[in-house]
Amino acid sequence: MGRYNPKDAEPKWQARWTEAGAFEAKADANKEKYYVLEMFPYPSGRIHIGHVRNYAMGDVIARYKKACGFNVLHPMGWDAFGMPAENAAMQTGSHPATWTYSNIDIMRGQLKQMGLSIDWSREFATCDPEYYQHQQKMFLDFWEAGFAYRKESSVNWDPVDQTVLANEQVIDGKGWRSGAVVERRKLSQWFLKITDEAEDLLEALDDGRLEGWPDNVRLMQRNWIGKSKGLAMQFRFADATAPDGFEDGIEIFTTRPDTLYGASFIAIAPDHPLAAHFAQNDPALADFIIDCLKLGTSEEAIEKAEKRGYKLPLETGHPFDDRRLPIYVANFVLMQYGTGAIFGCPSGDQRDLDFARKYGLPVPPVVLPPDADPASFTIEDDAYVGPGTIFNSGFLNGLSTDDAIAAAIAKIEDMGLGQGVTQYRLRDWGVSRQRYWGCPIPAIHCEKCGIVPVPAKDLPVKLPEEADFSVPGNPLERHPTWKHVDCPACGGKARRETDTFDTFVDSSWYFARFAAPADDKPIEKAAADYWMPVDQYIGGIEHAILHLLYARYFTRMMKACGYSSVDEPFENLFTQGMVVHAVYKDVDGNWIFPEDVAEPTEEERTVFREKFLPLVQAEIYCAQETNELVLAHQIPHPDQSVRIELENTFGVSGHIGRASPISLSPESQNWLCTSANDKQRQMFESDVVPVVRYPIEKMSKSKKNVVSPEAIAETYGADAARWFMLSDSPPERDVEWTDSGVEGAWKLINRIWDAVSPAAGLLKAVDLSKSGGDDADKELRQMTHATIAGVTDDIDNFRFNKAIARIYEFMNALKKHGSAGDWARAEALGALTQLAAPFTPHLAEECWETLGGEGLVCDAPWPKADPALLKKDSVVLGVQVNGKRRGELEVAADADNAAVEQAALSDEAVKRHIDGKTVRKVVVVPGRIVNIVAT
RNA sequence: GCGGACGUGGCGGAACCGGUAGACGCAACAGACUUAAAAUCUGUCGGGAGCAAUCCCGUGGGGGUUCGAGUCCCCCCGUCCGCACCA
Repeated sequence: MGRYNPKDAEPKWQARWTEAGAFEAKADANKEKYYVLEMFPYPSGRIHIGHVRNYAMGDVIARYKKACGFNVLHPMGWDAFGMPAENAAMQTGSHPATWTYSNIDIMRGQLKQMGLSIDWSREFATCDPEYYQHQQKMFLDFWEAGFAYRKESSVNWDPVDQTVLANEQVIDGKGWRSGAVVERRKLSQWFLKITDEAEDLLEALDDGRLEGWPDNVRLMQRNWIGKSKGLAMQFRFADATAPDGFEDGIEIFTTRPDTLYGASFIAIAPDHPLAAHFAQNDPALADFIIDCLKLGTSEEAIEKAEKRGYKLPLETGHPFDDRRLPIYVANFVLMQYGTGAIFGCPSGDQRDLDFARKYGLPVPPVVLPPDADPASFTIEDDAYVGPGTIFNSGFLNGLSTDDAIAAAIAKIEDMGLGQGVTQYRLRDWGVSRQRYWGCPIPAIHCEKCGIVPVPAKDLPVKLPEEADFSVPGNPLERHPTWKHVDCPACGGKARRETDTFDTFVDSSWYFARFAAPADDKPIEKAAADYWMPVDQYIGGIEHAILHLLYARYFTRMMKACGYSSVDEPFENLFTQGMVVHAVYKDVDGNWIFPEDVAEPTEEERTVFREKFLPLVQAEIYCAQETNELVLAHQIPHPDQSVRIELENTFGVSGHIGRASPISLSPESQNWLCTSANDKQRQMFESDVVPVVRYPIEKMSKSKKNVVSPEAIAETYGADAARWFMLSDSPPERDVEWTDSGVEGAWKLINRIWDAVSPAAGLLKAVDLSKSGGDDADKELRQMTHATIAGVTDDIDNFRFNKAIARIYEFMNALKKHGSAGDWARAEALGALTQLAAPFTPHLAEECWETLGGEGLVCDAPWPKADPALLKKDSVVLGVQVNGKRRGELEVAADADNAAVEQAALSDEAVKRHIDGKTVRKVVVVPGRIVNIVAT
């Protein structure tokens, strides 16, 4: 018997599958379909081990469902627009398209090597004009249907690079490249009206349409949509001092009108019109506002910032009494939520409390917690946000918080100061991006006609091939010719929209395009009606909100415009964990592939210290204004943790970047990269350059979990890589790669082969369709059928790690029953091969062929467990005395409770423990446990 | 800061609806085979006490509910994901 050789077997079976067209999907109304889709990858360069895990999971499902008789669609494509290609263009001068398509070629090859059951004939990339032209067509329809509009919104503006920055490009409020302090700037941009669907998007989370989704994702979406009922009301200015245009006072929104008596100030957003009004004549306020806007646009940065305010020279009255409330411009109030103004109730909101303490404002308590004493209850450091009884609140006194909300709204409505409203946290979807590498938005700006759509006959609006990426900013905007176009309405001179779509638009409908990827309409309705919705969607939890919500919204727009018939795109959702391992960046802050990084030898370390270190230190100088040490080509480095590691690695003392105390980590090591670029080669006079390693998880520091799926596949085969990725960790949890684990997978592959290969032809030699098998082999047969039932159940529930553990147990049982008869062994080995097939498909084909199975194992029907063989005759129960396990009891599976109780009480160990005590109670849980309570 | 998750041996993890904690794998150790190594096979493997039978402790920490808690509740600590222009 020969050793299993994946290097021969894997390409061989991949070729057979292709020849047989085994995974090419054809719509067939007579067959029940099953659409398996993993979130498509961004072509970053190479397949990451995390991709392998993701696609291996989908592949298990796809192969399993095919074996179960479904007509399976399992396609693959590329989420190919995005910033990395443009950044690469800026760095290396290669065109984004060249970079992207060459990455796709590499990654396609790597994925094919993994033996995935993908219908490659449906492949496309979102940057193909053949794809994005349809996106443009749909957008025209959405626009016509009133789903798209333009409005002003804020962007991060880098004043030095003269460009819009993504949130991730803003580090500590500064531009990643220029280091300049970022400003918030308004631009007129395209939006899609996702808020129109807020209610339906929310309802579907609970009405059964998304039953196949995990609860936590539904909860996250519910919170994100953030429906709240509240009160929008006017606070009138005291003393009739209303500035021009603000005669009605300030409109605020609150979800807690029950706490109106607890109000001690009004706060408005820095970009609120009233703030702008006062800033005109108050330079200090203007400075304060500019300062607030320097936080950038990310909600996270705004919320984390220290709460600050600037008092305006006017006050409001209070609707219910004669109090006067100061008005502040406050950095934590968001203009885009509610009305951009709030009333502060410090006793009931931690933010408001912090603010009130800082500015010495009163803190009247108005909600009395259930067991508190109204005479002595005060707020100290913590606001009380829970339910309770209203007090110190005039006509609301004695009401519960809920009743008081209703009463306060009714009163304000009576007074004509406002009304109860439903509010959503969800904002409309801004789809404009000021970048080159995206789908052009098909609009034309004409001075006479305004903004007009590009006529459908003129689609696609293709990106210009030539573009200048040498400087930051939007290459479309400064392209010499591309944007100049005649107005389709009046024929006069006009200019193209130079914004491109957010890449979330590309990924919001690709799943529908897969139904008929070559069709000349965006979506071929018959095909889409057959294949949609996706039966099983698989992707990372990091997409729980944005991508999944946008795709759900897009599906609604597509239905409204007649493109498809489904309500929801994804019937079942599974969110897998990530594969974590250390990340590397070179001294310029560029990502380095783990496989290009090696731990240096002692000699290399010496060279590093003596040769590289002085070079790097020469690049360090003292930043003048802050007196901090900064790496010259690193000001500021985009990532604080890298800055810290740089310091540790290169031995710089003091602070790097913005002042924050650095904790030196003694484990810090110097890592070397073997793929230096020209600039680095020159700088270091070496092909080997230092890189900075920082672990995603602290625990992984000691582990050299640097890994390339390709290398694994070369050494052990794709099956071993797939098997290991699914074996140890539960799929929804993060996993860390270890080298030793894959060797275990490789061992198992050989064990399966060693079990099967001596039994060559066994499936031909016995007839499994007729009953057979000796009574002596019952134990093996029970194990075979228990394994079939268990693995099936585990796959159905995405418990791949458990399915794999069962296969290991089955292997152990097979060894124990090595002398069983041919019939039972044929049954066992056949089942083993089929159960392993979704995980290790190449090995399974090889085994199937050896055993003499009919056709390809990927076409063979899934084995069925015989219920008669799943029943156990006897069970072993644990026996507890006062909750502590004291013994074990084997009883017939159908023994009655009284008999079990008697047996338990007569157990020697039990007798010892109840000796001298009185038995008070005996709890018998059939099939599980006996607990004797004795005192 | 807000929202969501997670935390179990040396390691990855298992434990169904609250019912024998540690399945299965990795690593380690001991033995067999071998001139030797690798591979393979057999066995041991949470901590402590004991010759042993056996007993005590143990699921991030602290409380609680229960005949019984890794699992449920409250508080705390730590890690990860998302926060609308990363994809």
